[in-house]
Amino acid sequence: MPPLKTDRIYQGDCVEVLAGLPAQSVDVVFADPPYNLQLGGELLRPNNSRVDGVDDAWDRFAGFADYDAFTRAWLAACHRVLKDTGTLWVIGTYHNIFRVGTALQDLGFWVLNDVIWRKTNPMPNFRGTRFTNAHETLVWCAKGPEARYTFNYEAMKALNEGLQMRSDWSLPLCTGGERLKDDGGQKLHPTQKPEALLHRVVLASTNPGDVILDPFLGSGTSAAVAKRLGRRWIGIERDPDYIAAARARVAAVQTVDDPTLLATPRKRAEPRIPFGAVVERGLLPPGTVLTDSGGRWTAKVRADGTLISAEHRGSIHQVGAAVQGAPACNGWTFWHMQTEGTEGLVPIDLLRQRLRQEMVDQGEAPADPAPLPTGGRGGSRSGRGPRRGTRGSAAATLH
Amino acid sequence: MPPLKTDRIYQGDCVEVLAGLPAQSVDVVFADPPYNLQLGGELLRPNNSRVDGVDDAWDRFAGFADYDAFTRAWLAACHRVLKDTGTLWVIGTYHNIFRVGTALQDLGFWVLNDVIWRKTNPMPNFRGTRFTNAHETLVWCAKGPEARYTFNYEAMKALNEGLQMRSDWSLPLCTGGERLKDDGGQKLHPTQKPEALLHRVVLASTNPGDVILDPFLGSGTSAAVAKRLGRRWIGIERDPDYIAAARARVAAVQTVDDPTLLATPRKRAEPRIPFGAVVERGLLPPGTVLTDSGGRWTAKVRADGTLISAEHRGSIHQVGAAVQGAPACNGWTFWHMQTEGTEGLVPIDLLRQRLRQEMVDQGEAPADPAPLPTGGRGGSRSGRGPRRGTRGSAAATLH
DNA sequence: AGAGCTGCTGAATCAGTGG
DNA sequence: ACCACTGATTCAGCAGCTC
Repeated sequence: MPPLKTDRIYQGDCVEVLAGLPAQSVDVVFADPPYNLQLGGELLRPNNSRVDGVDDAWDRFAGFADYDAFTRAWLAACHRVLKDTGTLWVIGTYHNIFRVGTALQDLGFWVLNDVIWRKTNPMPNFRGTRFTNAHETLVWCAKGPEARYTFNYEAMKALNEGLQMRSDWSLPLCTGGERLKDDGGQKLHPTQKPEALLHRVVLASTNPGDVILDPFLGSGTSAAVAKRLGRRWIGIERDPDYIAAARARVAAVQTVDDPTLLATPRKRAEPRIPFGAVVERGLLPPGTVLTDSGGRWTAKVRADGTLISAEHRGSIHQVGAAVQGAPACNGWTFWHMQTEGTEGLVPIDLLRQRLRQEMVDQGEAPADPAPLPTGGRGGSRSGRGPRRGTRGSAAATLH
Repeated sequence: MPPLKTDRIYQGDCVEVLAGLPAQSVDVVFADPPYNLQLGGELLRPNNSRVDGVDDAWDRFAGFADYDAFTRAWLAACHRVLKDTGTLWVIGTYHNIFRVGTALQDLGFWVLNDVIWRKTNPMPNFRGTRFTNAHETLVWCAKGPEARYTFNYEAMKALNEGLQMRSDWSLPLCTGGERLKDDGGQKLHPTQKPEALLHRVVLASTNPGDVILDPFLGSGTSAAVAKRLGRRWIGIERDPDYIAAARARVAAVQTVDDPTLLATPRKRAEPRIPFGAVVERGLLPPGTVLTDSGGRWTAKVRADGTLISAEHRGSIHQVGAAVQGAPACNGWTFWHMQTEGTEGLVPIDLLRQRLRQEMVDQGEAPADPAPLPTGGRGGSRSGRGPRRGTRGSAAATLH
C-alpha cells in the first residue's frame, strides 16, 4: 500500500477509493452522507412558488435495508483508514441519523457526543403540519470505548466566551456570498454546509497538520476549512462537476497559521422567551385571572399562553390593547396578578424578571448571548462568578 | 377484551400489561424508556445466556442485541394499542435513541419530527473531555406514512408568541420544588422529567379527553400533566415505590376544568361556508364586480355563486387561480370588493366572517366547537368522524 | 447615504373532505 | 379505490431596487 497522499480529491465511489488508502492513516473523518429524504410530490409555499427540494439520484435508495447496507459499507471502510486515536463525525437528520447511529455503534464506534446544529434561519413548515424542522444532528465518535482521541477543550471553551462548549450549536445556514453558484446563478450543490460548522468541528477534534478525510466531499466545505486552519485533507467525490468546483474553491483558500486569529461568526440568536414559557413552566397556571392595575378589566390565562377575556382572545398584548380599545399595549406591564403577600396586585412582568434571573443563575444565558425581545440582558454574565482554572494542555490527547 | 379503563396506574412489565389492553384504544404514547445498557435484570432477555466479557465485540453485540429486542417488544406492544390516528413520543439520549429510532422505523412508525430538549441548566462535563451534554432527543411519530394525526399547530404557535414552534425546545431541568424527594430528602427518581416538557408534548399532540399512555411512568410526570390539562391517562410501572409516589402526586393535581382555557381555536375546524351562501343571502348581489387587491383582474359574481371573468368561469378559487396562472388560490382572500365607507377595497373573506357571526348569533353553528370530553372529535387533523359545520350541513341550515 | 420595500431562498419525508 | 374541489399555509437573511 503506497503512503497516504493528502490535499487532493479522489474521484469515485468512496468505498472503493477508501479500499485503496492505507489503514490507520487518517485523524478525523467528516461525513455528510445522503440523507435518504424520501420526499413525495412537489411542495408549494403559501405564495405558490415551488420549494426546490433534494431530488438528486444520489439520495434515492430502495428502502431502509438498502440504505443500511450502504451505510455499513462506508462506515466500515472509514473505520479501517482511521488511526486508533482518530474520530469520526457524521451529520444527518431524522431521516437517516438513527440508521447511521445504530450502524456505527454496531461497528464498534464509541459515541462521544451527539451534537445539535440549531439553525437560526431554517425553512419554515409551510403547511402547518409539524414542528419547524430547525436542526440537524452530528454524531461524534471514537474508534472504541478505550480509544484515545483529540478534543481541544480550551479552544472550544474560548470559542464560547469562557464557558464549556455545549452539545447544541446555533449557526445560520449557508447562504449569501458563501453559497457556491453555478454558471446560471443557481446553487451549485443542494446541501452545502456552512463553513462555521466545519470550523468548529475541525478546531474541536484536530490539531494542525492532522489529516481530515471527507468521503462525500460535495462542494468541498470540509477541505476548504481544513486548509484554512492548517490541516491536511482528503476528499472523495463521484460527481466531476462538484470536484471541479471544490478544487477551485480550495485553491482560493489562504491558510491561516494562527487559528486563534480566527473567530467564528457569532450570529447565534438565543431562543426568545415568550409569555407561553411563563405558563409552561408553571409560574402562572392556566385559569389564573389577570386584571389591569385598576381592576377594570379581567382576563384568564389559557394553557397555550394566550389570554381570554369576555370579548377578546389573543396574546397578552393583543387582549390588553383590545379591552382598552387602544392600538397597542405592553401586556407585561398592563396585566397584573394577585399575590398572597403584602404586595397585592403586581404586574406579570415580575414573572418575566424572575425567569430571566433564573436563567442567569442557572447559566441559561451563556452559550449564545442575545438581547431578549424587550430590554436586553447584555452584561448579565457578571453574576456568574469566577471560572474554574484552566486545564492542562490546550490540545490534550485524552484517554 | 374489556373496555379501556383510564386514569390509573397498572403495576407490572409494560409489554405484559399492554397485551391486556384493547387494541387501537390510545391516542398518544409517551415513553421515557430505560437506557441502561448494562442490562441489570431490568430488561427483557430473549436468551438468558449472558456472556461475561471474554470478547469486547461479542459483549457489545449481546448488549445491543438485548436492548434492541427489548425496544422492539415494547414498541410493538404500543403500536397495537395505539389508534390508527395516534402518535408516539420517545425520549432518550445518544446512548439509546439511535436504537429506538431505528426500531420504530423498522416497525413502520413514520417519524414526524425529532425534537431537541435543549437544557438551559445542564450538568457540566467536569473532566473536560467532551462537549457538555446539554440536550436530550425526543422522537415523535405516527403509525405510518399515510396516517392522520393530531397536531395543534395554532396552540404551538400561540405558545411561541406567534412564531411557528421549532424542533428545539429550551427548558430547564426538573429541580427545586418540582423535584420529588423521598423520606430521606433524596431525589425519588433519577430521571424525573420537567412538567413543562410534558405540557408542550400534551398540548401539541392531544385534545382534551384524549388518552395518553406512559409505559414507563416513573414519578408520574406525564400523568400529572395529562390530568391538569384535562386529558385521560394510563400509567404502567414496575416499581411499587414509584407507583405510590406517582399516585399521591397525581391525586394532588387540579384539572383545569374550563375547556376554553385548554383548546386553541383552529381555523381548519371552522364551519365551511360555500361562496354561494354569501350570494344567496344577499351579502353580494349577482353582477357585483370583484377585483384582486391590486386591481389587475376583475370578475363578476353570478347568481349561482360562481364567478365569470373575461376568459374564465368557475368558483372563486378556480377563477382566482386561472387569472393568475397559479396552481391554486384562496378566493376568499384573493378577491376584493369596493365598499362605500372609508375602508375602500376589502377582501370578500369579510363577508364569510360576517356570515359565520350571524350563524353563531342565531345558534346555527357553534363559534368554537368544543371537543367532546370523550375525545370522539375535535382533532385538528385527526379526522376521527364527521365534523360539525361541514360544507353540506352549513348549507343545509343556511336556507 | 440610508431607510424601506419587494422578492427570493434554504436537506421538506408538508391537507382534508366528499362523491 | 380514485378523483375533484375547497382553501389553509412561512421565518430569517440577503440582494436589489426605490425614494
